[in-house]
Amino acid sequence: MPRRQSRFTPEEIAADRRLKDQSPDLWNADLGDVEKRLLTSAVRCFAANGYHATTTRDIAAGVGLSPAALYVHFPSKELVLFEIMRAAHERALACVKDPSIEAAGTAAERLAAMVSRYTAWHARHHVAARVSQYELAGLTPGHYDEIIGLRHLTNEVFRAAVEHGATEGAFAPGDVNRLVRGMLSLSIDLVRWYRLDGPDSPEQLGDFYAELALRMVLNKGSDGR
Amino acid sequence: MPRRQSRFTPEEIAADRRLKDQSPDLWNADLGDVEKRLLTSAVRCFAANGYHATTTRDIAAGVGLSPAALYVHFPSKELVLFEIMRAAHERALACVKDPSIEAAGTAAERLAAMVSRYTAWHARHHVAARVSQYELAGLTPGHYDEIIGLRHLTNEVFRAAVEHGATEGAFAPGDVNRLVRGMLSLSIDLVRWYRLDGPDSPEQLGDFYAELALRMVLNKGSDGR
DNA sequence: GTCTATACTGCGATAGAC
DNA sequence: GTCTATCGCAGTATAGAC
Repeated sequence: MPRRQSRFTPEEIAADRRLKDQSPDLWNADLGDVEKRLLTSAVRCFAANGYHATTTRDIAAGVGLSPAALYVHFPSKELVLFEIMRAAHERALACVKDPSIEAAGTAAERLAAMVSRYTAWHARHHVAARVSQYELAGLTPGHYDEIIGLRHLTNEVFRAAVEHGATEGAFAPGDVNRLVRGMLSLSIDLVRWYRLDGPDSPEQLGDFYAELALRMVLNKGSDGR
Repeated sequence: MPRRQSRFTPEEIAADRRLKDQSPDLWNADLGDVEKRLLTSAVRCFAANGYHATTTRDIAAGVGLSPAALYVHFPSKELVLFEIMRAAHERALACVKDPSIEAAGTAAERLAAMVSRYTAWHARHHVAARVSQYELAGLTPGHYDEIIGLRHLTNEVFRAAVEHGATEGAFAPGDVNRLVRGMLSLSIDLVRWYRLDGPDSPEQLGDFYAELALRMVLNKGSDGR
């Protein structure tokens, strides 16, 4: 009897390889190689089965280690989750705070660039993003607050962009909070259904949702009925 | 020492009362009173902490019973989850298959009615809807397939409404699948953030999202740039 | 139909050898 | 830094009295 067997089917191993390929730089650069591989394994497990249904044995087995080895690199399972959620929220926020967006032309172009990039990030990293959106309840109160803070920062960036276009007169008058909720729902809810092998690339979906966001704020919908 | 103490704070008890008030008819009529109260307790626990983090003790304690009593009414914790998800998906589907919508006038009016009602249902029942949207991974394969079937039926109803408006010429040409994804994301993602004590009633939010859905399909957004 | 008590299982985390 | 072995505990579900 072999000492250890893979718990994964060929399909799962292939999915793991795609996940690794798509997120080589998701993790903090000062982490070691084993840490990064543990985080990637944890992302896959948490996304597939949820945080509480995932065992430390699952995470460690995903990189060929014993369960005890995980505790050399992370003090607890919860901190593995927190590291994933912190990295994902920071990367997504960086997408919309990019200085190249600030330099863009009109208010509509800036908003479209933000929605497009924010959407494409969630699509490309939909596995990690699903964890970061759905597993808040697994965090300790302090870590929970920290993630909520990052979400508020993101919301404020979108809010400022919509408000700017409205006061400038580029967008039709409307309830800014509701509009921001709506466009964030487009960008975020895709983690529930998006697949990289579907009909749209992350960038194509980003461009489409940017167009929908503009239709929301330019407000030429049912006015002409 | 008292025989049993409430595990809940006054705020939680008040929240429970609100939950009961808002969902008296969520459950199948042929269920007994204890079954319904157990389901309502389970909804609250699953929504707050997730299916796997909730224990059968939590669910039973929510209605003042011992953990063993749950198994008189349900054969397993998983079947409690399945009953919740089946009821929620069937009720939400019934909202958009309502014959009164079929009778409505134009394609735009029918689509608006569907989005408005589907959104309002998710908002009013946002606690149960959060469970029904986020806890798929807790189901056994057979039950999972059954819920996925109900989701496909719902998607098809929206798809038919958008397609009908497009072939009729009432809506601008566009990718029907993408548009349906977008409007369903609006209606569903609200379970992540909606609160009944927020600024919008379920019906107000429904009307607003119906308006956004029309802006998406009437497509007068960036064409006039 | 509800209770108390508990069987059985499996998890998070640690001890200590190498 | 990794392993094997295991501790302590919590979870689902059941047994059997009332």
